[in-house]
Amino acid sequence: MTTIRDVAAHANVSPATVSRVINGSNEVNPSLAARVWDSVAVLDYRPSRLARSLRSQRSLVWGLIISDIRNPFFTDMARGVEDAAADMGYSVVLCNADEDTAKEQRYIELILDERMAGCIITPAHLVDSSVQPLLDADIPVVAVDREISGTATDLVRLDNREAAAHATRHLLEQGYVRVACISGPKSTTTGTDRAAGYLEALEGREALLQYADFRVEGGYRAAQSLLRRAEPPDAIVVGNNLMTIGALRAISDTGRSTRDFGLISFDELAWADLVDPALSTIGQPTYEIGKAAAGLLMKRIQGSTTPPEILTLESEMHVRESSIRRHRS
Amino acid sequence: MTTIRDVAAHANVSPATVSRVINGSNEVNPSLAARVWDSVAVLDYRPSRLARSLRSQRSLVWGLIISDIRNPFFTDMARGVEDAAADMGYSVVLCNADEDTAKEQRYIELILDERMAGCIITPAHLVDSSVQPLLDADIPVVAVDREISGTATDLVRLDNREAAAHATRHLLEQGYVRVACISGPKSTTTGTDRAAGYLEALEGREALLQYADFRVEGGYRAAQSLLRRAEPPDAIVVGNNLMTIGALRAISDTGRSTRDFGLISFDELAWADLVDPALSTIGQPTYEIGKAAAGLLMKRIQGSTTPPEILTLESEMHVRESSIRRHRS
DNA sequence: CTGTTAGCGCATTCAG
DNA sequence: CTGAATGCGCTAACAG
Repeated sequence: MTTIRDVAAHANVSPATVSRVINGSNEVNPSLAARVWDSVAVLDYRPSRLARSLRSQRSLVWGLIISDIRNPFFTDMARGVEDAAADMGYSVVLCNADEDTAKEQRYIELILDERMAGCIITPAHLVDSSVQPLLDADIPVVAVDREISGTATDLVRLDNREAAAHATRHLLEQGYVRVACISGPKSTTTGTDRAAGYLEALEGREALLQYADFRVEGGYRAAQSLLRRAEPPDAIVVGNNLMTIGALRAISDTGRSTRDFGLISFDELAWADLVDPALSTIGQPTYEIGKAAAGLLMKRIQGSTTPPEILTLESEMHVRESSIRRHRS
Repeated sequence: MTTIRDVAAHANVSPATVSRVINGSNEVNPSLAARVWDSVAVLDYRPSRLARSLRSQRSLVWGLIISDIRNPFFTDMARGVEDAAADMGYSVVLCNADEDTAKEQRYIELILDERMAGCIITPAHLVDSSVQPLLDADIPVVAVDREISGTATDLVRLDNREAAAHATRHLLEQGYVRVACISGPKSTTTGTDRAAGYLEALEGREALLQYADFRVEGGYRAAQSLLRRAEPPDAIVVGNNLMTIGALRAISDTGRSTRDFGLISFDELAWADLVDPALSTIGQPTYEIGKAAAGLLMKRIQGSTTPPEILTLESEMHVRESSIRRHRS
């Protein structure tokens, strides 16, 4: 690999001048600059970001820790983050925690050890997610989707309670009488907020609430346990896309059909309109969430010390067929 | 941030000794070592991977460039790569090229500039994917899923031709007479290989072949154009998961149903059994592909100079309902 | 405006 | 076995 000294020698200037030309950090005689650029091209010189970061004590990389790479919600969000980061000259290291606190911790250490510029994270769990080491090292953190207890970081979130309440009310208005809810883990704010919205909308009706794990398998088990009750529900609000797959499978396995069963799911599903009846969903502005998080992070990197900011974005209910009551006598 | 010198001062040894203790690179007096570890703990010291990489001229990071982060095939593969990398002490930077050669190129430069240890890539296009700069810089490259023309790198691939032929034959055996195929771009080997397998299995029958872009929209357009023909097909082999979504939508939009239309899709689909009829698929060992790629890369990093290796993994056909001919008179 | 000097944090000589 | 010295590639401070 050619180094800055090679370029300097080739252009007959000092390494410092090469550095100045490349970074535009200082006025340089145009003829010298031209010579430098020429040498850069001839030698195909690419500055080592390693050395640059070490010397300048500032990295151009962000860490983005997502809970589950198999969940489109997170990958779409990641695209929003990446695009925004690229616009500002940063690169993003995408880290998949797989809903596993230990993995998450390892990635936090990586971000620390690589002295990255900042971190955006969808915390696996409310309490265990210890981003404190990052904050201690002055690495700004933005939480997305789920809050972190105890640490005051910027946050981009959804109107989870309202959305869940809205969906529940919608089902009740449709005439479903026993509306159940499969929410996410109690250890996540998305889990508790969505459950709270559901309970609120019930207005005293009997609650059929299950906390599951945001994954296919958990959705299956939760739905199964609901459907096996003596008095099963006739509709469900499902707390995310993956659990909906599990719930649908359980519905089918217990000999039911969503034709005579109400269902509405959090998160948009690419195949929502391909099943019959088409699934009603609560769509989230995933890409925008990512963009917003990137914006907040950037402000912190630039030194902002204002109090933690909370951005709440709005979801949008897409009523298709699965939440419309029709085939009943 | 505490540095190695802080630790050295605290433990009353030289920085060199601290380094030796931490890296286990040399025998060190146990009592000294204990003191060092103690100081490391007390000061919460974490070595800078930046400085370490710069000094030792070897990084512990791989770049993984995938074509489309919204495609489960790639994210599942990424998990395989990550798990394998973690086992060997490496971290993975996941880069989403979005099927865009320019983005891909930017990531290749990032890998170069960060002097990463290696690169695993699913090339966006056969020709444009220029990984040559990486090879020139002695950064080993492993291609996955799609080959790169002109450059001799290790490769992990699927038996695409056989799989497509197998699926096509299956539909023909079921009694479908006009079997079509929507394959990927001509500029990818997966695209051409799958098309070739399809054509081979036709054994001279009329070919109804469309090359699309591996994305939902492309699948929709391709299917629509097939279905609008004077003599439309009665079955389709679809070249990947995303295009299948588009194809199903087109089938539905043209007033057809997969009930009387054969369909089999490449890639496993989480919701394959949730639609009616359940979709037949050609499952790929995605996770294993990632693991295998990681293994090949590791060998190169360790200095292997054997000729490029090509690993071909086998797919598995999952016959469900959509490829079974039944509802016909 | 430019070159020289110094040092980011660490690993690796080389002496002892 | 350990410490002192050196330098990875680069940028920032200081002279000139």
